[in-house]
Amino acid sequence: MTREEILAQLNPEQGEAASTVNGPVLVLAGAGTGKTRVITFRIAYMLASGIMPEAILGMTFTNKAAREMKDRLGALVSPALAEKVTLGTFHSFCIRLLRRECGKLGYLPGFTIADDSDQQGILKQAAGDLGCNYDGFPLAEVQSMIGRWKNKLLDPDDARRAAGNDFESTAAGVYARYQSLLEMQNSVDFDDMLLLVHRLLTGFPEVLTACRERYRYLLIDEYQDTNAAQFTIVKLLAGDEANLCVVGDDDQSIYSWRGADVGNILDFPEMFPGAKVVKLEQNYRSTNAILNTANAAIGGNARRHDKSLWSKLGSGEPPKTVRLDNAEGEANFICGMIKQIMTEQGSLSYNDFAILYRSNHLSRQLELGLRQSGIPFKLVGGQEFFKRREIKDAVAYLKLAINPRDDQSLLRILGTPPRGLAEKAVTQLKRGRASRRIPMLEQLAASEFQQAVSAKGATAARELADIYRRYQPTFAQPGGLAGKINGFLRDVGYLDGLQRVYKDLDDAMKRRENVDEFINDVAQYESSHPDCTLEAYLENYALKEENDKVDDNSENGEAVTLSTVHAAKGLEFPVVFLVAVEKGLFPHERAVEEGSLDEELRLFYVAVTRAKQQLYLLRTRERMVRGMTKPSIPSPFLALVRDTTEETPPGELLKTLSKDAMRQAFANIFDILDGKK
DNA sequence: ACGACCCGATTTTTT
DNA sequence: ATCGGGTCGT
Repeated sequence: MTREEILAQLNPEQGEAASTVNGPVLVLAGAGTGKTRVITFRIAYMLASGIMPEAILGMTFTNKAAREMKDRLGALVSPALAEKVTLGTFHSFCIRLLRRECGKLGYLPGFTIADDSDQQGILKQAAGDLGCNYDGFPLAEVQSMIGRWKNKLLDPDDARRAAGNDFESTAAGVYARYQSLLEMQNSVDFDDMLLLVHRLLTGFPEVLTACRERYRYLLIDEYQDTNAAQFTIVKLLAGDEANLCVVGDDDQSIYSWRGADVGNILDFPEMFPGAKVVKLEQNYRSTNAILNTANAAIGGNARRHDKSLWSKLGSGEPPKTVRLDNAEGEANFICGMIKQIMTEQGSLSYNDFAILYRSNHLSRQLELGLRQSGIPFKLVGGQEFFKRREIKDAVAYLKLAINPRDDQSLLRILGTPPRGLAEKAVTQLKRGRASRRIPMLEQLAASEFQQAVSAKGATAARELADIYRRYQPTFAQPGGLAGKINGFLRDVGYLDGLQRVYKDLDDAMKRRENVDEFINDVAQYESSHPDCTLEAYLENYALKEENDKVDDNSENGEAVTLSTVHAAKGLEFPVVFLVAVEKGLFPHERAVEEGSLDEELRLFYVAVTRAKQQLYLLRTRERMVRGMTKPSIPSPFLALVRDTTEETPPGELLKTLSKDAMRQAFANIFDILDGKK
């Protein structure tokens, strides 16, 4: 494709964004304005201009986005050419660099990635070591503080200096201890990946130079979600030449609570002087009725790049605001509407509907209703397969095989299944680790440990250590991974142990099936990555986003989507129901307390802009919250969109009572007659 | 080592 | 309401 052919397929603004290859460019891409299209066409344009694919680095936040971009670019140019462009998540880019250069920072090859539960474990110990793990010590809060510090590139000393009160000083102390425990285990957490790459780029000029020479053209997706560390890394990589294109939408910044800084996108023109700013305002997704509502909502925010979405898709139906009696009524209304709309418009399928909510617990009642109505649904980010205990245990076994210093994994597997190694053993291991820094796995066979535990425990510990020793060369070799893992988990007693751990036979069977499923996942990964090592698989595993980890044995047919608003970002549906648009729930009361109302409003904006044709904003008369039924108050957001929406009684929308609604109604009547209500 | 019981928290979660 | 963690008794 020539450059002219590429530009012919874009609107003028998109074309400008795609063809301004040199210098800094900020693309403000409103919801549904063809952001991914611009990025892929821009890369195609660069390639058509003779730029080497190896010189292009594109960074996204999710694997899904990276995959989609690669696929679409592949279709546009050729898969082989697309393959040569570096397209990945921030974290995958960082980890690749770290694998190569970790020695410079004092890490051993084979370092493992500490996940959330590893973090919690280490944190607990860190707090305990400092004697501040008293009852009610807010570990979770410290955990997020450490995350925020790391995202701002502050090391423990910086944090201590920055601490403004006693609690922050204490937390900084815990941070220091946490960090040294983590490093001792040759382990990095998610935030470390960015922090360490930053350290690499600033502390080792040759690394920075090599990166800059290779990646002459940078592209950052979802720029509104970058944090300080990511911004700094981008700035370093961009250098003075700054062939940097960032794409994002400040109105869709909904992750500031995770350290994302909207300021990065708001202040881009100041940070990169001479930046060209391109606004994409033509929306290809929604009707104008929906966009009017979206514009009205987001107009309530002050600090933002001004933009206003419009589309050529006609005026459409105004979004409806509907009040139901309670959560059950809400669910039934939705089910009835889905069936009715599908009957009226034969072209729609279950896939075309989404039910969105602010917080996860609101999905329960909806699931119930959908199940009763026989409507298939998929729950985005629900109970994830890979979060299940038996899977995490299996992974811990494997992590320890790659990184023998991973105490956290060892502690996790030590008593699973029970092998006579419990509290006493743990105390001994911690002592040995603290006093003589001997990795726990190494201690198992040492005489000191052997003498400290029961005879049974001592034998088990020796065997455990022995199996790990035996398997070390096996796992160092690539290939045949699924088989090796199966054999290893068997030899180490994990597979047979499941029956002892999970007493209930059905439960044990289920867990066993899940582990088998996990091994299938390995096999599947292997089929696309021949000769991959355990290390490579585990890395891929750790960097998977939760949505990739969804249990795939759900019906593969069509289904209504149930999702939080956060998880629905980037998706679109002809028909969207947003439930519980009520005070205290949306905006969430906690957000109100914290004064982050503007982010809640952006979240509301994200919800509204998911809809292509029909949008229903639902609320109830009363709702059960934490076991108590309380009258509901409409969300203040509804006032913002009053002029662009229509308040409609449910009976006016739901023409015929569905069979289920009928059954429900009769059941209610009988309940009343029976005196149950 | 394990189960019973109590207490407390309980937004969102791209990696 | 519900889940997870912690404690305590067996």
